[in-house]
Amino acid sequence: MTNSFTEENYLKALYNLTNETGDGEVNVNELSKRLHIKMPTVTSMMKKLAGKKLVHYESYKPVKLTEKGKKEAGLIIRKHRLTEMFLVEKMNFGWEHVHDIAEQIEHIKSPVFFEKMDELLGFPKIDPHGSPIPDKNGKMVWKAYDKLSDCKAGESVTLAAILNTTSEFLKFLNSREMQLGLKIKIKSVEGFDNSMVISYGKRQNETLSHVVCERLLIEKNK
Amino acid sequence: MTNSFTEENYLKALYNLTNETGDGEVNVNELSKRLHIKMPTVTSMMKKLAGKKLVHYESYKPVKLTEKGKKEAGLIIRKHRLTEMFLVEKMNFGWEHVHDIAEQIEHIKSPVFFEKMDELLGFPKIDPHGSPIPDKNGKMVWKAYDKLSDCKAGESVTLAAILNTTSEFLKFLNSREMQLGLKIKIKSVEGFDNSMVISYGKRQNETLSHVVCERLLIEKNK
DNA sequence: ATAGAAAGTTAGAATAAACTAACAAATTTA
DNA sequence: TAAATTTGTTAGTTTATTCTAACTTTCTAT
Repeated sequence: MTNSFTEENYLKALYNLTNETGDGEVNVNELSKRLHIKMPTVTSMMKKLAGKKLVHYESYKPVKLTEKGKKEAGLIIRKHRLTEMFLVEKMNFGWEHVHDIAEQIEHIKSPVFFEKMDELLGFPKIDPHGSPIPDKNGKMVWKAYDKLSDCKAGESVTLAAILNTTSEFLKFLNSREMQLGLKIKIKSVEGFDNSMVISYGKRQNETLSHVVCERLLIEKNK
Repeated sequence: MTNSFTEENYLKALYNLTNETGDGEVNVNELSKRLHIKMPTVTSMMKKLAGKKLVHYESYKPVKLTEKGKKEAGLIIRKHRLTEMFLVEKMNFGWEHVHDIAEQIEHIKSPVFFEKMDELLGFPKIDPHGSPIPDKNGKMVWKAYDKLSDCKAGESVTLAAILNTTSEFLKFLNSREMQLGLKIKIKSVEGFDNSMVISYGKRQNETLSHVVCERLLIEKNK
C-alpha cells in the first residue's frame, strides 16, 4: 500500500510537470528527462502506477494522474514545502540550500512529524519560494498570479511568488535584494528584448531580462 | 562509496550489539535476530561489507567492525541521537515518540543538516535517553556509569543515562516521574529478588525490580 | 567421545528498479 | 504523402536485497 521512495519521486515529477504544462497530460519522454531515468524504465513504472490506480495509462498516449495520484503527489509536495519552510524559518538555512535536504526528508513516513512542523510554522500557506503548500488532503490552491513579464510600464506590483526555482536564480534575486513581498514599480519595458527597468527600495534603476521577468509572479497593487 | 540505507542499518546494529555484548564480536545469528533478517541474507551482507573493509569476516566466525566500520557506524548513531535530541528539544516531541522518526532521518545525506542541528542544540554530548552522542569522527566516549542495580542501600545517586531504551520502558519511567538528572536515595535492597526501594522528589517509597535497576545508569553523589 | 542441537553457509529463486538493444508507432518535414 | 525524426514499447540483463531449502560446521551435554 505504502509507496516506495522511487514511486513517490515519479508521482512528484508527474505532479510538477502537470502543473507546468497545463493540460494535465505528461509525456513519457518528459518524465524520463525530468527524472534522468531512461524511457523503458519509465514505461514500466507507469504500468505499475496504473495498477495502483495512481495514473491513467494507455500505450502510446500521454500519462495523467488519477484523483488518487494527485492527492498522494500533493501530500509529498506538501511535505517537501513544509520541510523547506522549516529549514529556512526554524533552522536558519538560506533559500538556496534547502531543496536537496527537503528532497530527502519529504519521504519520511511520520504524519506527526509533519504535523508538528506545520504547527511550529503557524500553518503556512506558501513556502519560502512563494509556491503554495498543498493542504492535508493534498489539494493545492493556486492563486492566479500574473507574471511580471505580462505587466506594462507604469504599473506598481508586489512580488508574490517565484517559478521554476533554481539555486542560481535564488542567488541572483538575493544579490539584488529582492524577496517576496517586495513592492516594485515598472519604469519601462524595452521593445526589442522585452527586458524591464524597475525600481524598488533603494534601487531606482534595475534592469531585468525577459527570462527573469517570466519567472517572477506578482500581484498588481490597486 | 556511499552506503545504502540497508548497509547503514547493518552497521548500526553491529555497533549496538558490539557495545552490548562487550567483547567486540557479534554472531551472525544475533545480527539476524536484531534486524529481523534471515541468516543467509546476513551472511551475504557480511561478505559485502567485508569487501568494503567495514567488517572483519571469516567463515563460521563472529563478525567484528573494522576501525573504518566503527567510524561509519558511529556517525550514523551520532545522526540518530542528534535527531532524537532535536525532536525532543526543538520540536516538543516526547521521548517515547522520537525513535521511529530518528530511525529514518539518520539516513539523510547532508552534513550541513546535522551540523546545524548540533549547533542549534548547543553541541550536546548526551541524547535525551542519556546515551552519549558520538563526535564528528564517530567516536563515542562512554563515561563509565554504574548501574543502579550495583548500588547498596543508603547510597544517594543521580540518574545519568538509560540502557536498552524501548518505548515501554520510557513510558514506565515517565509514569513514575523519573527523568535524567533525578536525585535518588536508595532505601533498601530486597535480597531474594534484588528489587530496590528508593525515594526521590515527592515519592518516598517506590519499588523497582532488578530488571529495571539494571537499565538505569547513575552517578554516585559525593 | 559422540549424538543432537544450534549456528552458519551455499545454492537457487523472487522482487524492485534500473539499463541497453531492437523494434513499432506517431509526428514532423520536405 | 513518403521519408526522417521523435517518441514509446518489448525483451532481455543487471544489481541490490531478500527469501527458502538443503547442507556443513561448531558447540554442548550426556
